[in-house]
Amino acid sequence: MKWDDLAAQPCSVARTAAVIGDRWTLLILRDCFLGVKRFADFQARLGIARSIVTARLNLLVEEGVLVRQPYQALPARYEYRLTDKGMDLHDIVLAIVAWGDRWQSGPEGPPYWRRHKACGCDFRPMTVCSVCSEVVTARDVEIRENEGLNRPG
Amino acid sequence: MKWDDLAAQPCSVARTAAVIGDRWTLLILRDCFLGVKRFADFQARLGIARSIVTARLNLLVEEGVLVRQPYQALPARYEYRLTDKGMDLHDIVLAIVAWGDRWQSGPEGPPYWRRHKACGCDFRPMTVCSVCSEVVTARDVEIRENEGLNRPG
DNA sequence: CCTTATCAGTCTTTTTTCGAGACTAACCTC
DNA sequence: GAGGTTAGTCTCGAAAAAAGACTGATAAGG
Repeated sequence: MKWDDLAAQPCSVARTAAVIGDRWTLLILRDCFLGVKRFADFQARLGIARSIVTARLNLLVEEGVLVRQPYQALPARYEYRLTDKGMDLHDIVLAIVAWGDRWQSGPEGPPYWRRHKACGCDFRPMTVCSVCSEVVTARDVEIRENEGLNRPG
Repeated sequence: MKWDDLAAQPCSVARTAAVIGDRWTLLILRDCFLGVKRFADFQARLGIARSIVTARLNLLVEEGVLVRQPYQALPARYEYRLTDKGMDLHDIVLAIVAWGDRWQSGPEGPPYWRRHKACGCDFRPMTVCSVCSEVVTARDVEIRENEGLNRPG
């Protein structure tokens, strides 16, 4: 299977992986949520080749996660902003951060604290059911195929 | 920057990306949560070279996300099971699925339905604040550095 | 027995993609 | 017009992926 086939799979994980399933893309998104918008800033923060930054930003723009907007006309300069589709990736990034904080951070604690503006407290993100608002874990979920789809295998 | 440097960064996203920031790894995890445990099943479902499956499973075992357990002695056969650390990745997978369902699925709807056993309803996962239980979006979060860490840049 | 199948891999070879560093180009400041 | 800023592209060697043959232990079928 190739990259491009991934997006065609009838699987939301595969389709999402086709967009963000890449080390650098994930870190670019992290930086987007930290407020980074300009090419040079992404490149400097990641410390990777410009060509990679270009490729990843272009992919994210193609996928509608970022928009490339001019912020000055002469010389033409662009910045990359999250679209609504991109903003919606926040849950994924937050879940990744939470797992990393819990399992991958050393004795010095997590590298960032996150405060919920509404209640003013430092918080951990929790995943709950949209119907009953109870916390959901792997064991609480029953998965059923959507019969309308013809699935390979 | 290289793969190995990622894990050393004082950033939970980078550290998590070092574990799951890979197309195949993400799909392997999806299958784990669908109950897949054996090498041959992973390989068949993904349709990728065995050597890649081997490499990814080994990485996940090294990272403590999966354990390799014998399920029969003769001939020696092993299965891969999620550890607690692995089970905790469920929030990430669920967030990825939710985003894919919302933004990347066609008119035929999402490929799987998920039912919350406790309340018996099909649900969407929502991310809420652990303190006040309100829904958290990107705009609701204020990020602060952990001063105790000496950060590059 | 001899063949075929299962299961969990390893090894080899070819193809593709990555990624670092140099280079381009437009404009601005001094 | 020297030097800086910003946003890239180009080239090429290194790394990784894909395909598929091969291993090795065992069990099942005829």
